Amino acid sequence: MRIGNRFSIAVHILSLLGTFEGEDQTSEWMAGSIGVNPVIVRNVIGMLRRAGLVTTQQGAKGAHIARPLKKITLLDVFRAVETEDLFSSHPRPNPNCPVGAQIQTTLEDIYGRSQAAMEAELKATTLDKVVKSFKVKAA
Amino acid sequence: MRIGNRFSIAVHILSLLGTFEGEDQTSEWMAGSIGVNPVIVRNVIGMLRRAGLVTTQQGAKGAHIARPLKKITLLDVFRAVETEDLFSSHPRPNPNCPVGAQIQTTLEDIYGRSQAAMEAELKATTLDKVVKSFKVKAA
DNA sequence: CAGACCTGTAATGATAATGATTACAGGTTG
DNA sequence: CAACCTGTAATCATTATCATTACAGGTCTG
Repeated sequence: MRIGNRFSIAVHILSLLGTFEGEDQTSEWMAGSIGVNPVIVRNVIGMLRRAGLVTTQQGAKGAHIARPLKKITLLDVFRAVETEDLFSSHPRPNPNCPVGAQIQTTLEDIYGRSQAAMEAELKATTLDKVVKSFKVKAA
Repeated sequence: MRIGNRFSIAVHILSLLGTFEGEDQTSEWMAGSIGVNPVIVRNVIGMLRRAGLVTTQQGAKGAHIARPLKKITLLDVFRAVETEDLFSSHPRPNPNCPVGAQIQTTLEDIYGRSQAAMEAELKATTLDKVVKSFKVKAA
Protein backbone atom coordinates (compact mmCIF):
# COMPACT_ATOMS: atom_id res chain seq x y z
CA MET A 1 0.00 0.00 0.00
CA ARG A 2 1.09 3.49 -0.56
CA ILE A 3 -0.15 6.76 -1.90
CA GLY A 4 2.37 8.02 -4.43
CA ASN A 5 4.03 11.40 -4.63
CA ARG A 6 1.40 12.94 -6.88
CA PHE A 7 -0.60 14.22 -3.96
CA SER A 8 2.49 15.74 -2.33
CA ILE A 9 3.48 17.32 -5.60
CA ALA A 10 -0.01 18.72 -6.11
CA VAL A 11 -0.01 20.34 -2.66
CA HIS A 12 3.44 21.75 -3.36
CA ILE A 13 2.32 23.24 -6.68
CA LEU A 14 -0.75 24.85 -5.18
CA SER A 15 1.35 26.19 -2.30
CA LEU A 16 3.71 27.80 -4.76
CA LEU A 17 0.85 29.32 -6.73
CA GLY A 18 -0.65 30.67 -3.52
CA THR A 19 2.61 31.91 -2.04
CA PHE A 20 4.16 33.55 -5.10
CA GLU A 21 0.96 34.87 -6.55
CA GLY A 22 1.44 37.05 -9.58
CA GLU A 23 5.04 36.05 -10.22
CA ASP A 24 6.16 34.07 -13.22
CA GLN A 25 6.09 30.41 -12.33
CA THR A 26 7.01 28.18 -15.21
CA SER A 27 6.75 24.44 -14.88
CA GLU A 28 10.53 24.30 -14.91
CA TRP A 29 10.79 26.79 -12.06
CA MET A 30 8.24 24.88 -10.01
CA ALA A 31 10.03 21.65 -10.81
CA GLY A 32 13.14 23.20 -9.30
CA SER A 33 11.37 23.85 -6.01
CA ILE A 34 9.71 20.46 -5.94
CA GLY A 35 12.67 18.41 -7.09
CA VAL A 36 11.00 16.56 -9.93
CA ASN A 37 10.90 16.69 -13.71
CA PRO A 38 9.01 19.61 -15.31
CA VAL A 39 6.83 17.23 -17.27
CA ILE A 40 5.56 15.75 -14.03
CA VAL A 41 4.60 19.23 -12.90
CA ARG A 42 2.72 19.87 -16.12
CA ASN A 43 0.91 16.56 -15.83
CA VAL A 44 -0.17 17.17 -12.25
CA ILE A 45 -1.29 20.68 -13.17
CA GLY A 46 -3.36 19.04 -15.90
CA MET A 47 -5.12 16.90 -13.28
CA LEU A 48 -5.75 19.95 -11.11
CA ARG A 49 -7.16 21.75 -14.13
CA ARG A 50 -9.50 18.90 -15.01
CA ALA A 51 -10.69 18.94 -11.40
CA GLY A 52 -11.46 22.64 -11.69
CA LEU A 53 -8.91 23.76 -9.12
CA VAL A 54 -6.67 25.78 -11.43
CA THR A 55 -6.91 27.42 -14.81
CA THR A 56 -4.17 27.54 -17.38
CA GLN A 57 -3.63 28.86 -20.83
CA GLN A 58 -1.53 26.88 -23.23
CA GLY A 59 1.67 28.68 -24.08
CA ALA A 60 1.30 31.17 -21.21
CA LYS A 61 3.46 30.71 -18.14
CA GLY A 62 2.12 29.32 -14.92
CA ALA A 63 -1.38 28.60 -13.68
CA HIS A 64 -4.03 30.39 -11.70
CA ILE A 65 -5.90 29.09 -8.73
CA ALA A 66 -9.54 28.88 -9.72
CA ARG A 67 -11.19 29.85 -6.43
CA PRO A 68 -10.24 31.27 -3.03
CA LEU A 69 -7.72 29.16 -1.15
CA LYS A 70 -10.16 28.97 1.75
CA LYS A 71 -12.54 27.08 -0.48
CA ILE A 72 -10.09 24.39 -1.56
CA THR A 73 -9.63 21.52 0.87
CA LEU A 74 -6.91 18.94 0.77
CA LEU A 75 -9.62 16.43 -0.03
CA ASP A 76 -10.35 18.33 -3.23
CA VAL A 77 -6.67 18.05 -4.10
CA PHE A 78 -6.56 14.40 -3.13
CA ARG A 79 -9.53 13.55 -5.33
CA ALA A 80 -8.02 15.49 -8.20
CA VAL A 81 -4.93 13.31 -8.36
CA GLU A 82 -5.92 9.99 -6.77
CA THR A 83 -8.82 8.28 -8.43
CA GLU A 84 -8.57 4.69 -7.22
CA ASP A 85 -9.95 3.44 -3.94
CA LEU A 86 -7.49 3.28 -1.11
CA PHE A 87 -8.12 -0.38 -0.34
CA SER A 88 -8.54 -3.27 -2.72
CA SER A 89 -9.92 -6.73 -2.12
CA HIS A 90 -8.79 -10.08 -3.38
CA PRO A 91 -10.99 -10.44 -6.43
CA ARG A 92 -11.99 -14.11 -6.48
CA PRO A 93 -13.28 -15.37 -3.11
CA ASN A 94 -15.07 -18.72 -3.39
CA PRO A 95 -18.86 -18.25 -3.40
CA ASN A 96 -19.34 -21.85 -2.21
CA CYS A 97 -17.66 -21.09 1.10
CA PRO A 98 -19.80 -19.14 3.57
CA VAL A 99 -16.87 -16.90 4.40
CA GLY A 100 -15.85 -16.43 0.80
CA ALA A 101 -19.42 -15.66 -0.18
CA GLN A 102 -19.81 -12.84 2.31
CA ILE A 103 -16.39 -11.38 2.91
CA GLN A 104 -16.53 -8.87 0.10
CA THR A 105 -19.57 -7.16 1.56
CA THR A 106 -17.97 -7.06 4.98
CA LEU A 107 -14.71 -5.69 3.64
CA GLU A 108 -16.39 -3.08 1.50
CA ASP A 109 -18.16 -1.76 4.55
CA ILE A 110 -14.95 -1.56 6.55
CA TYR A 111 -13.00 -0.05 3.68
CA GLY A 112 -15.63 2.54 3.00
CA ARG A 113 -15.68 3.70 6.60
CA SER A 114 -11.89 3.75 6.88
CA GLN A 115 -11.35 5.73 3.72
CA ALA A 116 -14.13 8.11 4.73
CA ALA A 117 -12.38 8.74 8.06
CA MET A 118 -9.15 9.57 6.28
CA GLU A 119 -10.92 11.82 3.81
CA ALA A 120 -12.75 13.66 6.58
CA GLU A 121 -9.38 14.55 8.03
CA LEU A 122 -8.17 15.84 4.67
CA LYS A 123 -11.36 17.81 4.24
CA ALA A 124 -10.72 19.63 7.51
CA THR A 125 -7.65 21.39 6.14
CA THR A 126 -7.86 24.12 3.52
CA LEU A 127 -5.05 25.29 1.28
CA ASP A 128 -5.43 28.65 2.93
CA LYS A 129 -4.12 27.15 6.16
CA VAL A 130 -1.31 25.38 4.40
CA VAL A 131 -0.10 28.54 2.68
CA LYS A 132 -0.40 30.60 5.84
CA SER A 133 1.66 28.06 7.74
CA PHE A 134 4.56 28.89 5.43
CA LYS A 135 4.21 32.61 5.85
CA VAL A 136 4.15 32.36 9.62
CA LYS A 137 7.16 30.12 9.74
CA ALA A 138 9.06 32.32 7.31
CA ALA A 139 8.38 35.48 9.28
CA MET B 1 -2.23 4.76 -4.33
CA ARG B 2 -3.68 1.55 -3.20
CA ILE B 3 -3.50 -0.90 -0.38
CA GLY B 4 -2.90 -4.32 -1.89
CA ASN B 5 -4.81 -7.50 -1.32
CA ARG B 6 -2.67 -8.69 1.57
CA PHE B 7 -4.90 -7.08 4.14
CA SER B 8 -8.02 -8.57 2.59
CA ILE B 9 -6.38 -11.95 2.47
CA ALA B 10 -5.30 -11.68 6.09
CA VAL B 11 -8.82 -10.84 7.24
CA HIS B 12 -10.14 -13.73 5.18
CA ILE B 13 -7.66 -16.17 6.72
CA LEU B 14 -8.47 -15.09 10.27
CA SER B 15 -12.17 -15.30 9.48
CA LEU B 16 -11.74 -18.87 8.32
CA LEU B 17 -9.73 -19.78 11.40
CA GLY B 18 -12.40 -18.22 13.60
CA THR B 19 -15.38 -19.68 11.74
CA PHE B 20 -14.16 -23.24 11.22
CA GLU B 21 -12.36 -23.59 14.50
CA GLY B 22 -11.00 -27.05 15.18
CA GLU B 23 -11.36 -28.27 11.62
CA ASP B 24 -8.43 -29.10 9.39
CA GLN B 25 -7.54 -26.02 7.41
CA THR B 26 -4.55 -26.52 5.18
CA SER B 27 -3.09 -23.61 3.27
CA GLU B 28 -4.42 -25.20 0.13
CA TRP B 29 -7.93 -25.43 1.49
CA MET B 30 -7.83 -21.80 2.62
CA ALA B 31 -6.43 -20.80 -0.75
CA GLY B 32 -9.51 -22.41 -2.32
CA SER B 33 -11.83 -20.21 -0.28
CA ILE B 34 -9.80 -17.07 -0.86
CA GLY B 35 -9.05 -17.60 -4.51
CA VAL B 36 -5.28 -17.19 -4.39
CA ASN B 37 -2.21 -19.38 -4.48
CA PRO B 38 -1.48 -21.49 -1.37
CA VAL B 39 2.00 -19.99 -1.09
CA ILE B 40 0.45 -16.55 -0.68
CA VAL B 41 -1.64 -17.91 2.17
CA ARG B 42 1.40 -19.37 3.88
CA ASN B 43 3.29 -16.10 3.48
CA VAL B 44 0.48 -14.02 4.93
CA ILE B 45 0.11 -16.49 7.81
CA GLY B 46 3.83 -15.97 8.37
CA MET B 47 3.27 -12.23 8.77
CA LEU B 48 0.40 -12.84 11.17
CA ARG B 49 2.59 -15.19 13.16
CA ARG B 50 5.43 -12.68 13.39
CA ALA B 51 2.89 -10.13 14.62
CA GLY B 52 1.80 -12.53 17.34
CA LEU B 53 -1.74 -12.97 16.05
CA VAL B 54 -1.56 -16.67 15.22
CA THR B 55 0.60 -19.63 16.14
CA THR B 56 1.65 -22.38 13.79
CA GLN B 57 3.72 -25.52 13.89
CA GLN B 58 5.76 -26.41 10.88
CA GLY B 59 4.54 -29.58 9.28
CA ALA B 60 1.21 -29.50 11.15
CA LYS B 61 -1.90 -28.38 9.34
CA GLY B 62 -3.46 -25.00 9.86
CA ALA B 63 -2.87 -22.24 12.36
CA HIS B 64 -4.33 -21.22 15.69
CA ILE B 65 -5.49 -17.78 16.67
CA ALA B 66 -3.25 -16.61 19.47
CA ARG B 67 -5.76 -14.69 21.58
CA PRO B 68 -9.53 -14.18 21.83
CA LEU B 69 -11.10 -12.74 18.69
CA LYS B 70 -12.48 -9.90 20.76
CA LYS B 71 -8.95 -8.80 21.48
CA ILE B 72 -7.80 -8.62 17.88
CA THR B 73 -8.71 -5.44 16.02
CA LEU B 74 -8.51 -4.89 12.31
CA LEU B 75 -5.74 -2.42 13.05
CA ASP B 76 -3.68 -5.25 14.51
CA VAL B 77 -4.20 -7.15 11.29
CA PHE B 78 -3.44 -4.11 9.19
CA ARG B 79 -0.16 -3.45 10.98
CA ALA B 80 0.78 -7.11 10.67
CA VAL B 81 0.70 -7.04 6.88
CA GLU B 82 1.22 -3.40 5.90
CA THR B 83 4.40 -1.88 7.20
CA GLU B 84 4.90 1.19 5.03
CA ASP B 85 3.28 4.53 5.66
CA LEU B 86 0.11 5.18 3.74
CA PHE B 87 1.31 8.44 2.22
CA SER B 88 4.68 9.26 0.76
CA SER B 89 6.24 12.61 -0.05
CA HIS B 90 8.32 13.72 -2.95
CA PRO B 91 11.81 13.20 -1.56
CA ARG B 92 13.84 16.16 -2.83
CA PRO B 93 12.12 19.52 -2.27
CA ASN B 94 14.46 22.47 -2.71
CA PRO B 95 15.67 23.80 0.66
CA ASN B 96 16.45 27.17 -0.92
CA CYS B 97 12.79 27.80 -1.66
CA PRO B 98 10.69 28.80 1.37
CA VAL B 99 7.95 26.44 0.29
CA GLY B 100 10.31 23.60 -0.51
CA ALA B 101 12.11 24.07 2.79
CA GLN B 102 8.97 23.70 4.88
CA ILE B 103 6.57 21.55 2.96
CA GLN B 104 7.80 18.25 4.31
CA THR B 105 6.97 19.22 7.88
CA THR B 106 3.53 20.41 6.83
CA LEU B 107 2.84 17.27 4.84
CA GLU B 108 4.05 14.96 7.59
CA ASP B 109 1.63 16.56 9.98
CA ILE B 110 -1.27 16.15 7.59
CA TYR B 111 -0.32 12.62 6.66
CA GLY B 112 0.06 11.59 10.27
CA ARG B 113 -3.38 12.86 11.18
CA SER B 114 -5.02 11.32 8.12
CA GLN B 115 -3.51 7.91 8.60
CA ALA B 116 -4.37 8.05 12.30
CA ALA B 117 -7.99 8.75 11.43
CA MET B 118 -8.09 5.75 9.15
CA GLU B 119 -6.41 3.54 11.73
CA ALA B 120 -8.81 4.64 14.45
CA GLU B 121 -11.63 3.37 12.30
CA LEU B 122 -9.88 0.03 11.83
CA LYS B 123 -9.21 -0.19 15.54
CA ALA B 124 -12.92 0.13 16.26
CA THR B 125 -13.71 -3.23 14.67
CA THR B 126 -12.67 -6.53 16.23
CA LEU B 127 -12.38 -9.84 14.46
CA ASP B 128 -15.05 -11.08 16.78
CA LYS B 129 -17.53 -8.77 15.08
CA VAL B 130 -16.35 -9.77 11.65
CA VAL B 131 -16.78 -13.48 12.34
CA LYS B 132 -20.16 -12.98 13.98
CA SER B 133 -21.35 -11.03 10.97
CA PHE B 134 -20.92 -14.17 8.91
CA LYS B 135 -22.75 -16.37 11.37
CA VAL B 136 -25.69 -13.98 11.51
CA LYS B 137 -25.93 -13.71 7.79
CA ALA B 138 -25.60 -17.45 7.33
CA ALA B 139 -28.32 -18.21 9.87
C1' DC C 1 5.63 39.25 -37.20
C1' DA C 2 9.34 36.26 -36.23
C1' DG C 3 11.90 33.87 -33.06
C1' DA C 4 12.27 32.46 -28.33
C1' DC C 5 9.74 30.47 -24.89
C1' DC C 6 5.80 27.72 -22.79
C1' DT C 7 2.33 24.34 -22.21
C1' DG C 8 -0.04 19.83 -23.23
C1' DT C 9 0.60 15.27 -24.24
C1' DA C 10 2.34 11.03 -26.24
C1' DA C 11 5.87 7.56 -26.10
C1' DT C 12 9.68 5.05 -24.02
C1' DG C 13 12.47 3.27 -20.35
C1' DA C 14 13.92 2.27 -15.53
C1' DT C 15 12.51 0.83 -11.14
C1' DA C 16 9.70 -1.16 -7.60
C1' DA C 17 5.73 -3.77 -5.68
C1' DT C 18 2.66 -7.52 -6.14
C1' DG C 19 0.87 -11.93 -6.94
C1' DA C 20 1.55 -16.70 -9.29
C1' DT C 21 4.27 -20.56 -9.47
C1' DT C 22 7.96 -23.95 -8.90
C1' DA C 23 11.04 -26.09 -5.85
C1' DC C 24 12.57 -28.04 -1.82
C1' DA C 25 14.20 -28.50 3.07
C1' DG C 26 12.45 -29.82 7.32
C1' DG C 27 8.72 -31.13 10.67
C1' DT C 28 4.31 -34.06 11.49
C1' DT C 29 1.30 -37.90 11.71
C1' DG C 30 -0.85 -42.23 11.17
C1' DC D 1 8.42 -45.30 6.95
C1' DA D 2 5.49 -42.75 3.71
C1' DA D 3 2.28 -39.33 2.70
C1' DC D 4 1.41 -34.81 3.76
C1' DC D 5 2.32 -29.97 5.46
C1' DT D 6 4.61 -25.78 6.39
C1' DG D 7 8.27 -22.18 5.66
C1' DT D 8 10.86 -19.91 2.46
C1' DA D 9 13.72 -18.84 -1.52
C1' DA D 10 13.84 -17.91 -6.41
C1' DT D 11 11.64 -16.64 -10.92
C1' DC D 12 8.41 -14.56 -13.80
C1' DA D 13 4.61 -11.61 -15.42
C1' DT D 14 2.05 -7.64 -14.60
C1' DT D 15 1.29 -3.09 -13.14
C1' DA D 16 2.20 1.68 -11.35
C1' DT D 17 5.20 5.42 -10.95
C1' DC D 18 8.52 8.71 -12.18
C1' DA D 19 12.20 10.41 -15.54
C1' DT D 20 13.09 11.79 -19.96
C1' DT D 21 12.78 12.88 -24.89
C1' DA D 22 10.10 14.73 -28.45
C1' DC D 23 7.09 17.70 -30.59
C1' DA D 24 2.72 20.15 -31.86
C1' DG D 25 0.52 24.29 -30.96
C1' DG D 26 -0.21 28.71 -28.35
C1' DT D 27 2.04 33.12 -26.34
C1' DC D 28 4.77 37.11 -26.01
C1' DT D 29 8.29 40.44 -26.82
C1' DG D 30 11.45 43.17 -29.37
